[in-house]
Amino acid sequence: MSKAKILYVEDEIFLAKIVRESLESRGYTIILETDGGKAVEQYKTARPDICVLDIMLPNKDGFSIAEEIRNMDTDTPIIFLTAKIQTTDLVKGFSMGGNDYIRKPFSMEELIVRIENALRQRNGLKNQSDQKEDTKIGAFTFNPHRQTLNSNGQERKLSFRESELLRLLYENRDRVIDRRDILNVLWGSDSFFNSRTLDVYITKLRGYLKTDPSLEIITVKGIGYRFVTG
Amino acid sequence: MSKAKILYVEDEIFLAKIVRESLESRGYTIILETDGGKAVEQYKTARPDICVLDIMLPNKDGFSIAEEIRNMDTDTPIIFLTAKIQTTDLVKGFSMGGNDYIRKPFSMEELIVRIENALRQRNGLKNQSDQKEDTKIGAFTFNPHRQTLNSNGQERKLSFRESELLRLLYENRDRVIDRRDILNVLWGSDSFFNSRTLDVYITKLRGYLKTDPSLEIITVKGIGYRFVTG
DNA sequence: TAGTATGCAGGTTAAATAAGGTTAACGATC
DNA sequence: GATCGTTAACCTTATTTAACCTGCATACTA
Repeated sequence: MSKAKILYVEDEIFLAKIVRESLESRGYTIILETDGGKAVEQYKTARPDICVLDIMLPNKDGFSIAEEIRNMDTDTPIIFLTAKIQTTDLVKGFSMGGNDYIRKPFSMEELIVRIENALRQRNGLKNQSDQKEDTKIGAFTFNPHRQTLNSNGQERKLSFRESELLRLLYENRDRVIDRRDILNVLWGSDSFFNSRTLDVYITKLRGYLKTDPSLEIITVKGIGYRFVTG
Repeated sequence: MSKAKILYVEDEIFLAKIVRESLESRGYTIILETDGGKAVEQYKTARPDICVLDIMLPNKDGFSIAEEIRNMDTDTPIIFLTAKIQTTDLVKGFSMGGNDYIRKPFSMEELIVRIENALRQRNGLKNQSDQKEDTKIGAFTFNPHRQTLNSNGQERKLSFRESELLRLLYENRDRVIDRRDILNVLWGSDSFFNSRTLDVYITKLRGYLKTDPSLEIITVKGIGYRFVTG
């Protein structure tokens, strides 16, 4: 997938600049807008592939912007940035319908993972034959949907966590993924409690993958991991 | 079924906006009203297909609104949103005759399932004969209305719970459904009592479906299930 | 400056716990 | 007296926690 154009509406200028630079360094094109009132106009002229909207904005809040965008276009994904209000149980069901929510504060990797997810989903909708397809990883065939890992006839059932971790590593292969981002995405927080748990799962995956020496989960000490494939 | 028009009466603005946005992103049309006193008027002009009423509202509570709506129209479904504390007896009294209720905090998934259920029931009343359609699930033909599951000539009668669970799984296939949502929708609460009961039904369905290996009810531990179809 | 301590980050393994699966038995209901 | 739904007892497995180990980086010391 070629890198996407993102409309990013955010009024905290300092944060906005960091996020923008970080996204740009990864090849995305960013249209940054700080004024909620001008966001829709920006949308019309720029026609982005995806929108990232802060909810609390001057002049017009993120929801209202989303509404107007939805009137023009029903399937551009929208990611909302919310302050850590008591969204409690609600948030769970949200990542459907082209929309997603991220709670502030968030990490860049987390945002990027969500963006990639949203784009993949939308593209999946476009050509029906999506998601369910097998992914070749070295000598293995990985089906994240069925949570299976095949290698010359042998099928191994993966647990949910194993499968999600492998998927995350694979989707960000050949690039360093921050430990904290993995923890945030898979476990919802990065306290050092579950930090040990992640190590355990890395060990498990290494065990599963070791029959193909071209695959390696490399430790980047103090930062995270890099999944090297072939 | 084409997507429905929903009257949603809720005074917590932040919650209201999230719910509204999320429902809209799924294709429903939402009329949002924050003032209980104006809800009935909104009902008259908008003629929604279904109403979702918070019970605690300024100026006029949800029950009173429901009563007035019932005087005009006996079969528009009404879903009440209640705080956990509010006596269930009172709520239960109202939950007959096309009404339903959800305890706050709820998840979007649960709300959506309830809405779909309510609409389906009402449509079932309108023309008895529609529902009859069979659903193809892998090698099986499932008729949720007659509660039957056919596979090459063999017919198996399903019990009510079996049938409803299979329907719920199927309608949310290829997506993780939260255990609690299933329990709330099928059993009305998610205390760990009936939690075991759900397991039993999952086992039963797995047994019925196992002749087609392309069908699988995958456990997502700590969260719920995903029904994978071919 | 070589050699040595110290401390952190992570790896590994095993044990503990929690979640769910299975089966059978019990009542209720029709 | 079947059928259905629930409960209970017992089993299995995923996930977390804990204990202990390794290796590297930094700092310290002779």
